Order: sequence, then C-alpha cells, then structure tokens
Amino acid sequence: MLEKAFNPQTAEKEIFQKWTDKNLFACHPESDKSPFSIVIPPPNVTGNLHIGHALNYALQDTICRYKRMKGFDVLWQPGTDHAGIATQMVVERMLAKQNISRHDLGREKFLEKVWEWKAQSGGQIVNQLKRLGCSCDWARERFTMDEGLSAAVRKVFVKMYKDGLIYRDKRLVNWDPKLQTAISDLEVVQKETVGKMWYFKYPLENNPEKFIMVGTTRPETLFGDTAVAVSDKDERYQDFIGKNVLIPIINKPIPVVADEHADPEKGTGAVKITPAHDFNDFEVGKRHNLPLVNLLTKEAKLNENVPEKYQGMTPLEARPLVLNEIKELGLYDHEEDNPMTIPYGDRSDVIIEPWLTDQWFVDTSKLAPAAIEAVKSGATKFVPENWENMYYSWMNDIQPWCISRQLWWGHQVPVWYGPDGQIFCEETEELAQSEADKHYGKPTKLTRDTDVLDTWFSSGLWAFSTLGWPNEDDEHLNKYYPTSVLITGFDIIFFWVARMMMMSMYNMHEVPFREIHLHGLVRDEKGQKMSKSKGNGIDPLEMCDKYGADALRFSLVIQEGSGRSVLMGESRVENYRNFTTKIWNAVRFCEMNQMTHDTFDLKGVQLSINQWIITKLSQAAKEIEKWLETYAFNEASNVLYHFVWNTFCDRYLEAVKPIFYGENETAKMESRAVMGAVVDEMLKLIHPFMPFISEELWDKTASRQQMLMEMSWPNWNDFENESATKSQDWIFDLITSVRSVRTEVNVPASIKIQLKIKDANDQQIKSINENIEIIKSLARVENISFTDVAGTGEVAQVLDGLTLLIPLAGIIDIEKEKERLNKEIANLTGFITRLKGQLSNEAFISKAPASIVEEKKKSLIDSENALQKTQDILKLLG
RNA sequence: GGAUGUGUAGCUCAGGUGGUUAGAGCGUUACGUUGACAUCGUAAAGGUCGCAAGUUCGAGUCUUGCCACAUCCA
Repeated sequence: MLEKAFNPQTAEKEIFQKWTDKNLFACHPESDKSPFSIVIPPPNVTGNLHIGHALNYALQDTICRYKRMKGFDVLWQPGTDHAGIATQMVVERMLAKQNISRHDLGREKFLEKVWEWKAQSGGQIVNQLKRLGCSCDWARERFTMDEGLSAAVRKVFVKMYKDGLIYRDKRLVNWDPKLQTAISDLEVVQKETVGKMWYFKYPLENNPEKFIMVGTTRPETLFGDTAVAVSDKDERYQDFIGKNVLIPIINKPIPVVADEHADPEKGTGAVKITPAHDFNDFEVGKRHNLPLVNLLTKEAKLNENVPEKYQGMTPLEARPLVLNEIKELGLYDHEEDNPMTIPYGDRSDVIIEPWLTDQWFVDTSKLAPAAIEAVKSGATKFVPENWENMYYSWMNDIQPWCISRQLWWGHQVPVWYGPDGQIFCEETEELAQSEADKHYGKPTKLTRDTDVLDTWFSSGLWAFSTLGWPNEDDEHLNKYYPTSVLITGFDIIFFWVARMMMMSMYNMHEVPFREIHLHGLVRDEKGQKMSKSKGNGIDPLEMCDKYGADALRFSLVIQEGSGRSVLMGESRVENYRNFTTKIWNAVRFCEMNQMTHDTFDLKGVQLSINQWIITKLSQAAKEIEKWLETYAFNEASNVLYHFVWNTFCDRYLEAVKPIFYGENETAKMESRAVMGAVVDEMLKLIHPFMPFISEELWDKTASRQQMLMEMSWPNWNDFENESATKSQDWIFDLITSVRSVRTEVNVPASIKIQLKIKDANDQQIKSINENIEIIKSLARVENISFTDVAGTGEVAQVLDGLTLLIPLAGIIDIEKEKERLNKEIANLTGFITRLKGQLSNEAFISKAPASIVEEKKKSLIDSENALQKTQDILKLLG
C-alpha cells in the first residue's frame, strides 16, 4: 500500500541513484536506433543553478526523456565552460583575502590555483542539475579547458589564422579598466543617463577673434583632439574648412575638416574629433588621416599626453578642472542637459573606455554568409520562427569580433613572435619553433603571445568539440553530429547561437543543429525581471526542497510557449505540488480498489466507461506527442494536466466508484484491469515532465521488470473506440446538465432527486440505461425514469432533443424558475434570429461553402426545437 | 531614431489557412455528498477581442493608419 503522500526528499535521491546504477542516461553509438542529440548550453563553472537554468534544463530533460521513450538513441551531452573573466575574478578574490595578488604568484602558479579551485568548488551546478533530474550522459561530461576541447580551440584558431579569418590589429576596443582587458561589443551594457553637453570655443589659429563653437559630452578629452569636423553643407563653417583652430588650454593647432559625421542639425553643427577615444571619431580619423593621440593608461587614468597637472587623474576627476580652465580662458559658452548612454562592462560594472590596443579579431563578415544561408535554406530552423529576423539582422550587420582577452585563465593564443615581431601561429610550440627556425635559417628564440581567447570562442565549438572533434573518427561525432536541436534562451542568440553557427559552418561545413528552440526568460509573478537588487528572485533549489523537483519543473514547463516570458512565483510551484499530490492519490485510490497489472486484452473491454478512458488516454498520448514535436511545452503539459485531473480523476475515477461499490463482479474485474493498464500508461505520459513521482509510483505499484524511464511511449491507437467515447461524452454532458440545473434552482447537494427523461431517442435510452449507476452517482439522482409527459412542478432542461425533468414541487421557487427559462429563451431567440438573418442572405447562401450553410441550417433546426420545448415547459409552469 | 514583437475575462495567456453563442488556468462568488487527494468536488458570474477605417456573404483572425507597452540595436 502506498504511503499517504509522496516524499520527494528521499525518493528523488534514491531514484536518481537507480537510474545512474542502471546506466540509463548513457548514449549507445553502437545501437542501430536513430540518434537524437542535444548539447547542453554549458553553464559557467563558477555558476549556481538559478531559475533560468532550471527552465532551460527542465525543457531539455523533458524532450530527452520523451525521445528515449519514442525509441531514439539519445545523447544529451553535458558540460561546463571555463568562464574566463568570472573564474579569474573568483580566484583572485579568494587570494585577495590572503593578501595575495595574481601578480605575486605569476601566471603559472596562479593557473594552478585556478585548477585547484575548480577541482574543489567548481562545477557545483552539475550536482544541482542532477537534483532537477537531468538525464544527461554524465559520464561524457566535458569542460571547455579539457585537453580535447583545448586541442579543438588551437586547431580552429590556427586554421582560421592561416585562412586569413583571424588577424591582429591595432584598433579601438572596449577596454575594461577594472579587469584590464578588452571585451567584445556584446559584453558592453549601454546604460541611459542624463548627462551634460558643454559648449566652448576653438579660436581660429590666425584670427583669434573668430572661432568655432563645439559641443561635447567629454571635454576632458580635448587634449586628444586632432581635428574639428563640420558638415560640408553647413553654410556657417565654409570659411573654416581647411584652416586650423587651436585646442583650448594647450593651444595646439588642429585642422577643421568636412565630414558627414558632423550633423548641422545637432548642437552647433561642429564636433571635436578625438580618434583615439571614440568609435565614431576613429572612423572620421581614418577618413582624414588624422593622428591618434592616446590619453589613457590601462587603468583609464590620464597619461603623459595631457598637461602635467591632469596626469594620473581619472577622466571624471579632470573634467570639472578642465572646464574651469576653459572658463578662465573666456572660451566657455554654456551647457545643456543631454540624454545619453554610457557603456559599462557587464561583469565589472565600470565605465568602458574605447582604447587603442593590439588585439586579435575574427573577420566575422566572411563567416556570416554561410551561417545566414544555413538558416535561409532551412538546414537549421528557428522555433519559434520569428527569431530568424533577429538573427539575420545581426548577421547582416556583423562587426569584427574581438577575441583576445588580457587574462590568464583561458586558452592562450597559439601565437609566437620572433625577435622582429614575425608571427608564427601553430598548434604547438614545437611546430612554431621549427617554422621559425626555418624562417630565420637558424635557431631563434620565440616569445608566446600572452593573451587568452574569449570564452565564447571555445563555446562556439561546443557542438562538435564535445563530440570528439578534432578526432574525425570519433563514433560520437559521426553518429550525433549535427545535433538534433539546441534549446536555449533567446538572450544568448548572439553570444552563442550565432557564433556556433558561424564556427560550425566554417569548420564542419555543416550546421551544428537542425533546430533551435529559443525559450523565454523567467520573470517574477508580476512580469518583472528577477534581480538580486530587487530581491524578487526565486531559488530553484529551495523550491525543490520545499515542493519537490517535479513540481518546480512542471510549473516552469507548463508555461513555456511562444511567449517571451515565464512567470514564476512560489505559489505556482505550490500549485503544481498539489498536482503531484493529486496524481499520487489517484494512483493510491486505484491501488485501494485493487487495480491489476496482469496482461489483459484491451480489445475485449465491454463497459463503455472503460472503452472511453482507453480512448481518451490514447488521444492524450497522441496530442502530447504532437505538441512536443514542435516544442509547444505549454500545450503538451496542459493536455497532460487535463487528462490526469479532469478526465482521469474527475470523470473516470468518479464514474467507476459505483462499479466498485456494486455487486457486478465481472464489471469490477474489467475495471480493475483497465484501471491498472491506464495508470501504467498514464505514468509513462507523466514521466518526461515529472520523472521522479512517476518513477516512484511505477516502482511502488507492481513488481516491474524495467524502470519506467526505459518504457516505450504509449500507443493505444488500436484500442480506440470512437462511438463508445462519443456516447460516453454525451452521458457526461447530461450529468453536467443535471448538476447545472440543480445549482441554478438551489437544490442542496444532500438531496437526491428524481430524474425523468422525455423524448429521448433509442440511442440515448440505450446509453442512459448502460450508465444508469454512473448518472445516479454523479448527478445525485435517486431514480431515473422515461416519460412522455411533463408534469407540473417539474424543473426542465432541454438537451440534444430530449428534456430532463426534475420533479421538485414545493421545493423550487416558481418565479425563479420562470426567470431561468426566460433567460434561456432569450438566448435561443437571439441565436435563432442571427442564424435566420444569415440564411436569408442571398450572398451568404451563394458564396459561403455548402458545408457551412448546412451546418447553420442544422443548427437552426436544433435551436428551434430546443426553443419550442423550453417554451412548452414555461407554459406548464403557468 | 531604427528594427521586431505584443495589446483578448480582475491577473497570466490559448485562439493553423477568416465560418455556430471567443476558450483555459489562477483569482472571485455560491453550495457541498459515501474519507483517494497536502484539501478536493460541483456549479456560476465575468469579455463592444487597444482605437478607427477598409476588404469580405462573414473579421479576434486579413490590409492600412493611429495609440500604448515591451525587447533588441543605434
């Protein structure tokens, strides 16, 4: 006998262990089953499971478990990424507590520390994923810094370098002065603020009476100005073009150039150009061959190119002083509030400075076309489709990707320099050395580039590097690549999805995945983004502790549709915990009524209620299948929820109760067998969504040869009985109808009524007789009889041509009943008027399809019939 | 400023190719039986489908304009 309730805390652990012991998560490249493969979006090795992960992995687990049951050889490839900046920060912070900096240790020692940290406390998230029930092939867990994956990085880098797709260039990059590394465009967060626009004068070199008024948001960078730009269409400044103006304070002459960057409509129409500290100005500088004057150190402090008194200040410290000096010189004009955006580092949260350095870049413009074509041709499909637009628009306007980082933790760039700066890019130091020796004609000492690569560079290879590449003979690579689907959040479409597409097309000449399902982000119950500062976050592990992993998973998965957000609150988890309890108790009830699990021929089932539940289960299985195939998780889980709760519990179990309380042993036997079979199949349907409770019930209700996880997806197509199902559905309509009337005329639930049925046809009579006990029980009816005449004092309701009569003389309020009937008559009349209107419309009759016209005609006859009967009843009431 | 998306019940959302009186969950209200149920069950109320035109026999669904909001990119 089952316990009173499910205890997730103990059961989850045991079940996961059993799955692991039986090695059920493993893929089987040797099997002849068709492959289905997913690579996990690798969580950050420093990470902890947050609710967004929980959604993402719950969706993947649902699909993977479902596909296994559908007979696929599933590989769900797990792993983590090395998170260059985040990990380095974690370890540096740890060392800082002992007053050690990474520079004290040196690169090699520091990396040892990082590996130590990783071994001890890295990858906690993996255990957290297991708590969720994730059925990844854990034995194949990978890490982006593994030897194999690192080899892949080196190989791809060298190949791309030699193909001219990776190059080194001195350019403006987004410089993070706190972390002291370059970061890519995508790692910069633009924050809106209201800043100031300051206006001041640049006097003409040879005629200080005349000047150009310039507006700027960064006055302190004037020391790096190398021109002032105006529009060549701007009447005001025609005379100035080609002449020199003087930079205030330092009186350095710089040219006035005509450039489209200056917008005559904005401000004064003249802008100062600081090519080394602004991306737009950099472009202007290139067009006019302007020199670059760098003003900042790598800590983003003013350097030796500014007057001595400003050196060592931050730009923000220098700004008011510079403005003061301009004022003192009489060159200052005025200031205005100016809405603007300021770039911040997404990790460091400090202001990012455009800074001129040598960095490595990927020429993405050459990679993008193949990645675009892969989606255009349908080789990879986005689900939902509308994400394609976002993908195309980014790809079409793609910027070079800065892949070098001035960090220690990560894949060191496989580049060595000769004494003259000659580049040797090879997969190993030995190869680079031998190339260098050849090049110089003698043994020559090389130095290695100290930069490491952006973590996303290695993540970009994830889809094939985890499967064994560069070993082209790896059986996993051969069987599971391209992967079937990528399931991830839309927020990393550029960071990761787009880059995997580019890297895979270039390197494998094949898409990384056939489909991409992008899901929404988890928000709080009010639709607000969850954040630490708002304190509205929900800890998935705490939810697992309180309500069980199944409840958490279901509350997430049932919300994932085509929308952009999944709303989450503790009450929702609690709600679906109630659902798990419902399941538990339903099965417990079946157990109490001695359900059986012996082999049993479902085709020989006699009772229509049993035929009905068999058919409903079969239909639910097919529907869930249909929705899961298109990643409509909300629809699939909704079908399951309604099947379990409404169809199985509220209808079927309630309907069979009278059978078990009755004397008909044959009916009992049949129902016990059907009940057992339906429970078994139902648990299979539940399993992909709620693996723990379903497995537990499977285990506890019978002695089983195999675990539930190993079973096949239900297919009861051959046992469906449509006509029995239809008439049984009609019985439930009848029951609802009686219940509804009872409520409307306030018959207390404790009173059992008499039910008389008038004008029923043969089919209806047969069906009612067959289900007489069910009707009596569910509609609280004492006795059912058939009649030809309606009596007085009877409440009546028309249903599909027959009339339900409930004698309630003395109990009911005649006036209230009249009111009810009049309301119904008004409804029917309105409906009939509309139908008649349509049917008397020539245009409708001639233009609408015949089937629609027929339908309306039939509907009209039925309604008129019902109207007539309802009016008759009303007359009887006097 | 550009792009995309969204506006349907108090809340969150469903509503392939136009076709009966627009659905679900939660919430609300009323009433509760013979113990599977952390409660559960039964029933009810609640919507001029953002606004305005247009196409059509027929528009929540298609077209255009407007308004509001959201996200991404400048």
